[in-house]
Amino acid sequence: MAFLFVNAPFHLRHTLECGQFFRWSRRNGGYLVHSGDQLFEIQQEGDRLHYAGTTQAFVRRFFSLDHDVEEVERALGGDPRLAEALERYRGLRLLRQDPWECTAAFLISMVSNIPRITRNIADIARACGRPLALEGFRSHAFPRPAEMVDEAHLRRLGLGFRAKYLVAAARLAEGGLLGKVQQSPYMKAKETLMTIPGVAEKVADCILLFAYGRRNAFPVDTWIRKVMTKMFFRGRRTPDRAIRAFAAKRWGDHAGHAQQYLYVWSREAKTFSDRPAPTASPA
DNA sequence: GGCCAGGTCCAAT
DNA sequence: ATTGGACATGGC
Repeated sequence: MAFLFVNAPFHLRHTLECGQFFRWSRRNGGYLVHSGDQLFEIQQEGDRLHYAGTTQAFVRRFFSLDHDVEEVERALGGDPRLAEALERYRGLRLLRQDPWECTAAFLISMVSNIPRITRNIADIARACGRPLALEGFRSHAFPRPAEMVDEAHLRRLGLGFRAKYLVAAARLAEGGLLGKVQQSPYMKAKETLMTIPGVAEKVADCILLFAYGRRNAFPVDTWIRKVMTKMFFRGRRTPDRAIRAFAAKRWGDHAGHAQQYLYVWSREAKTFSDRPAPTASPA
């Protein structure tokens, strides 16, 4: 196994498990990670990152290891409303995922839940993706757009109404739409993504944040809506547009990072409060 | 067994 | 400009 040093706060578990990415599994105290056509193992020991199956360049880029998180912490650290989340999830990085896979993943995510999203993505890879192997472990790449154009097949895999969106997105990706996104400034990039059927504000912001490193993107989903209205709008129903505007004003270019801290933090709180420890069932 | 889910689209105010 | 229902399937 090769390794590299990380010289700023980095926390592999928080980064992989915070909900921005779906193709990971725990393995031998580390992780098995799929991204696009990459399949690799990775493990953190303090400031050392051990990895096998990919290159150092890929690891650095995928995990945003060269991103200046000190600046993020300076920018967000002064906000008392974020203090608890920042402390608990210190080292959480925003990934640079494969744009097509990320687009598909967040189309799949709509009105779903993480276990199902994870399963849907794995099923699509198994059914449509090119075979991969790592140290004898056999698996599949996430299919390229051209390999994902059979709507009926996707429906049989349990994608439901999302199947038609995936196929439409695949065709547009084939036409080079995602490359155009890369070149455009935030507003234009978002507009371009939103020409994909099934991609509106929320999914577009997820793609920009988790694949393109646009850290000002602020996806407003049901969790963020809940935590934001509670924190900043006295619990009053507030249009998503107003929530985004508020986040942009308060956190500027780092709003997306704030979003991910709040997302994982609010879900953890909910998980604990909603699920009392199992009690012994009556005999 | 229902209720509801990392939303989006469309139609009806 | 805002609001409500449909959309497919499955997690809990």
